[in-house]
Amino acid sequence: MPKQVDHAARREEIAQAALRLCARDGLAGVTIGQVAQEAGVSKGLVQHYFAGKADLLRASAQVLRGEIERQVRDAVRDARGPAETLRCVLLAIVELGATAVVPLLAGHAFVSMAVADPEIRALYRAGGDGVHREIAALVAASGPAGDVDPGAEAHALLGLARGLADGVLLGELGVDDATAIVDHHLRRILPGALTRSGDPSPPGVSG
Amino acid sequence: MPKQVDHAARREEIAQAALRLCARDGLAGVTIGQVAQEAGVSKGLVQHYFAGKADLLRASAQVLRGEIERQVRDAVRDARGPAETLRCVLLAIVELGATAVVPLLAGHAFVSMAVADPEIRALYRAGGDGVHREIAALVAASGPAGDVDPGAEAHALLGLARGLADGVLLGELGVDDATAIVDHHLRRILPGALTRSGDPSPPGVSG
DNA sequence: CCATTGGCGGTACGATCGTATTGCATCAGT
DNA sequence: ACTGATGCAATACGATCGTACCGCCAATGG
Repeated sequence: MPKQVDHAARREEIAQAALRLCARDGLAGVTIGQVAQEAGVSKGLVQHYFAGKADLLRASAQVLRGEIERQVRDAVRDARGPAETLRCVLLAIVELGATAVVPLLAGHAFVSMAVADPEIRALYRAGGDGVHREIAALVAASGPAGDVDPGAEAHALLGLARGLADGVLLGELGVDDATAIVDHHLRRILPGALTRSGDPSPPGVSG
Repeated sequence: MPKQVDHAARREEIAQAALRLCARDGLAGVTIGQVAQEAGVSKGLVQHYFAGKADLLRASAQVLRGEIERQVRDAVRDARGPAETLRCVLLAIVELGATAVVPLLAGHAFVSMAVADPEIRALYRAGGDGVHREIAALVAASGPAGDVDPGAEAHALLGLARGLADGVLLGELGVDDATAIVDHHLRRILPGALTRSGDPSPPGVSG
């Protein structure tokens, strides 16, 4: 057997280069050649690891999803209790607009790609549904107010977080503004929890 | 002088073809040739009306903005009072996810284009700021609750509407779910207004 | 020591894109 | 009726893209 390399790692490495390119130049700027250059490899190597451009884009979408999930899981690592976890998840999504512009921007580009590619569309749907379920569970476990339906509230919170992330991305408001909005909303739907101005050190808010 | 045609109308016609293409096949599927075919004209004519592809895309972005504005203004036409107007505006944005998939999808594609093109980015910023100001004014005029800051609440509402529109677009929830969420939120921040289940005939909700 | 197998770079080619250029029909003004 | 500007179509061309293909290098097993 010849040299052994981590196939999956190489794929992810190249896919992340594609994501970077996608965020910098838009989806139109993502070409095999550019991806190869961005990744510091040859054009032939990209072919070696991906069956074609569609394969590369699909893999990039999956890496993107993983990247966002990682970001969120990092944020909730030191959260205690469902209410605090919920807050961290939402803030992590919002902060994508400031700290993780690449995944968010690439995500926008992939939305338009999901139109043409059913496979990517399915990935979006699956991811969105999963997040919705998790958030709904967190809402239900956080002792919501009487008039709060966890499922509907999860949609509201997820929508709010997504929309705020876009607002932050486009520079319409700052992360601290968005944080205040999320906290304000959470205080309204979760009486008793999060009555203080937030946990001691919200990760990354100051940046 | 030779034959007189409405220059602006022709441009908008072609730009809308580009928008349709953008929504159907994504930004990558928008080529001069495809746009010409979609618009039912020759490739040369597209060149005749646009200095280049960038010009076409920019014009499409402006047409897109106008299209959404028209949609919203149609929705608030028969609204009486600031609270009802506010509700109609938000619902119009949400319903973009169902009834006006083309502008919404194209909008997503253009977000990624705004990265590379400062002019389109400026267009986004200007549009977003304007909407924010209008919504903030509506909130302030609707008799909000004591703990509601119009500016922050406008960001929240706009973010919520945008996020919900995306959710509707991706099929995560229905328009009626989103409508209920918006109404629920409005009832919370606007005590006294909109205490009923909504105005008599919400335009387009049943579709 | 050598054959084999996979990692990897480089080149070639067909297709397609954006743009420049050319040609023709049409209508206003003299 | 002649002229010239304009609407519009068609063609031509250079650049670039995605992909196929070929060749080299390194490392492993016999």
